[in-house]
Amino acid sequence: MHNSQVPAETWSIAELAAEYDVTLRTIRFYEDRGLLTPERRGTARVYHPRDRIRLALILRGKRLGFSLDEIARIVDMYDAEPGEEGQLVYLLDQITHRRTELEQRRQDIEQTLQDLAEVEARCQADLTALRNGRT
Amino acid sequence: MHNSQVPAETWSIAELAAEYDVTLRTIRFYEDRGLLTPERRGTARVYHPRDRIRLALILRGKRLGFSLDEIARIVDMYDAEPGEEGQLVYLLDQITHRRTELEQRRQDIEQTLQDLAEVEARCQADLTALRNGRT
DNA sequence: TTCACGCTTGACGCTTACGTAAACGTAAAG
DNA sequence: CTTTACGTTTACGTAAGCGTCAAGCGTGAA
Repeated sequence: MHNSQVPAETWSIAELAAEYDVTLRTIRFYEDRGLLTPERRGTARVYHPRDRIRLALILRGKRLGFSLDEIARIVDMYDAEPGEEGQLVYLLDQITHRRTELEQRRQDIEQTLQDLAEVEARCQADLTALRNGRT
Repeated sequence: MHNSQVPAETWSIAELAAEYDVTLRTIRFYEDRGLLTPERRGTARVYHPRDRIRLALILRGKRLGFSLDEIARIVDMYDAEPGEEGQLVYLLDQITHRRTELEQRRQDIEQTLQDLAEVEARCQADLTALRNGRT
């Protein structure tokens, strides 16, 4: 009775797959690459909130064009234990590195958006010209 | 003598490769996929400003995580001929689509940057605590 | 002419990120 | 007990994006 306070908080592989619109194969593959480590109940996988969050982070990393290896390194930073000084310094270093990459990507995006705006303007102009020209 | 006015404006494959830090193989591969169409002088490839620009766009697309197929469609929009109405409408449609994707990516980047800032703050705090704690 | 240099075309190999069966387990429902 | 639903592992297949030879051509300098 006392666990009625904690509603589920675990998911099956199919539930997670449906929620994030990926295949079971994909989720198992991520586990294979060490990105997810679900609990086992018997042989079946049971996913906890931590796994769910990590999956969301993985998919975000993919949208950003990172490889799974890079994503692994990034995601692992999120729930790194405090650790010793060297480890912390390393982490801060990694963060700086990733930030630089992301800002480069943001630059790319903004440039591309501008370019697209120009192309769009040209198209609109051509279209208007075309429609006026044909009476 | 009269072409001394127009400084080169063409590049060899090696020059282009050096400039953008890619291999010859990569450039030829892009040609194979229809992304580049250099002139031929004998058997050798000669690249014009147009090719150079397209290569830059391709690499930017790659940094943004688009596949070469998608990049082909995007880059081709840039130097599309005016064309007929249907074509123009299609192009405008594509632009809207790509813009949506890019704005999603930008969202992802900003969220990730925020997340990294949090992780960084935690690290800094841990580090400070560690250094104060050890006398 | 010979040599080196830069370029060329295959063609096979490799990694990433899954897709796609095949064959089997398990637990509830009919 | 059989079906149905959901899960499992094993393993081969594949598309993308190149790396990496191998072998040959063209051209300018020695």
